[in-house]
Amino acid sequence: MATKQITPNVPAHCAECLNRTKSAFKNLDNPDLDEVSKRKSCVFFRKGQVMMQEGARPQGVYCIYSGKAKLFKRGNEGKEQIMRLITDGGLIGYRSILSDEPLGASIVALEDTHVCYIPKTSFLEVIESNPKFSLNVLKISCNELGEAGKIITSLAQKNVRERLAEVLLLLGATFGHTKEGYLDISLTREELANMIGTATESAIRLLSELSSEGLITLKGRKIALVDPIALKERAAIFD
Amino acid sequence: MATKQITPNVPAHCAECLNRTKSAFKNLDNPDLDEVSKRKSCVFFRKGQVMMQEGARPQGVYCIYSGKAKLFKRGNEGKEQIMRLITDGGLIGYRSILSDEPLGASIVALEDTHVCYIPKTSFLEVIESNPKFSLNVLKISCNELGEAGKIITSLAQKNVRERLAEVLLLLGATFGHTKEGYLDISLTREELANMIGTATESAIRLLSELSSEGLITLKGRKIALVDPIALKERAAIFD
DNA sequence: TCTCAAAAATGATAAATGTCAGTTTCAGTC
DNA sequence: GACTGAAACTGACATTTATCATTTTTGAGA
Repeated sequence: MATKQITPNVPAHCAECLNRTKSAFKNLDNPDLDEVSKRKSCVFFRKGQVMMQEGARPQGVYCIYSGKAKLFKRGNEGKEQIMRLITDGGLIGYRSILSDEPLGASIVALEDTHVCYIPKTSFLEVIESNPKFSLNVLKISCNELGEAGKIITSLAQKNVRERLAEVLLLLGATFGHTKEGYLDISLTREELANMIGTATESAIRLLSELSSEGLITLKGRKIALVDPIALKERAAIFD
Repeated sequence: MATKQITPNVPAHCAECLNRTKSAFKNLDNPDLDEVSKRKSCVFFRKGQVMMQEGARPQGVYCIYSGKAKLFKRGNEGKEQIMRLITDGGLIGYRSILSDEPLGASIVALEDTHVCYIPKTSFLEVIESNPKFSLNVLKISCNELGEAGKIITSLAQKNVRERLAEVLLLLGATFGHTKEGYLDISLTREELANMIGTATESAIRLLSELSSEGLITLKGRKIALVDPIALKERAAIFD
């Protein structure tokens, strides 16, 4: 597995977690909160490391304390289809455990990432005994299902250009911007392409276009959204 | 709303429901089962009627007793993207209620359909008080999420031909075949196209191809899968 | 700072799919 | 059975995107 490293930054008890309001555990009270805290361990993944592997059966879930990860399926020819990016507070592996299926996707750290690992048994105990918690997980699942519906419709009906613009805006909204104005997430062009379901070259070409039209600025791998309004039109997003 | 019609075929009490083993209510015991049965009503939708409308906020969920429905989002130009077909035992509207969002998709009856309608309040009461039930709904949600991941990957990475073959096999597996050997569901070519995210003409062309290659047989709107093995290869499905 | 493999970029061409227009067939209603 | 609008089908052509090959640039590690 990953480098197991206790870091003084990740709190031993969930009650002290700064990201708890973003996580499934936000409404978890004692004694369940104590129990989970006692059972959890902290794990550290280096950028690029596999946190969970498609097809495996996880023996627990991860809750991200800090860092970012991509959740992707591999298609027939081995290409990744990135379905989601997960960050602070995100719950990983629960779907597989609850639907009693092998993992439908892999999860790989996009940057150095600290997670809490909750054993399956503990997770299921809380789910089965605490309606508030299971309702929370249900809400998360329903939310993700709604997002998946949007992705499906975009993939089916929007062209690549529209999808790229849409994803750029989503990245801005989800991860925010650095001081210099760039998207606060580092993705290769290949990863961008794997999010919108196109060839890397196509993604690159369209980024160049958006750049020469003045909607974005490119610096190395970095991307700044210069004109989000125009981008939104390009993404064919109508509120 | 729909034509409200009491039919002697739909049991008044969930305990008598023939499809209960396929539904979220399969493990529901008394007194909750009694409570839900008391509160539910039976509704009848004619083929083509809207059961729920994208964007609306449902005041209850439907559980399908008999019939079939399509769940679809409309893209920007009004075209349907069919994401799922729902049949006996299927639960409709729960995602919207639980994630507290307007409906992300419309649900339209593909044929005459009988449903039980459970008011939101009753549904939420059982969810919040009965861990077994909420776990069941969670499983359903997780299962659907896994299916959505597969659809996303297919849309992104398979060509239209592969996707069509895949969907034909799925229809056979889900709905079975009539005595004459045709798929036991009636879909227009447009609906098939809207499932695989392509233009109607493209779907038609590829159906013709598969037919002239002997993999399927077409009779009017009806489709028989003649050579499922070859179809599976065409669908690029590898177990 | 240097090195180098990986990533980004670009151009040319091929392949897949969409759009448009017109004809034929079919399902549903009376 | 007759009628009719919708659906299915087909052909021609346009557009979008993928693939392949090559060059340039960059990020990361030493």
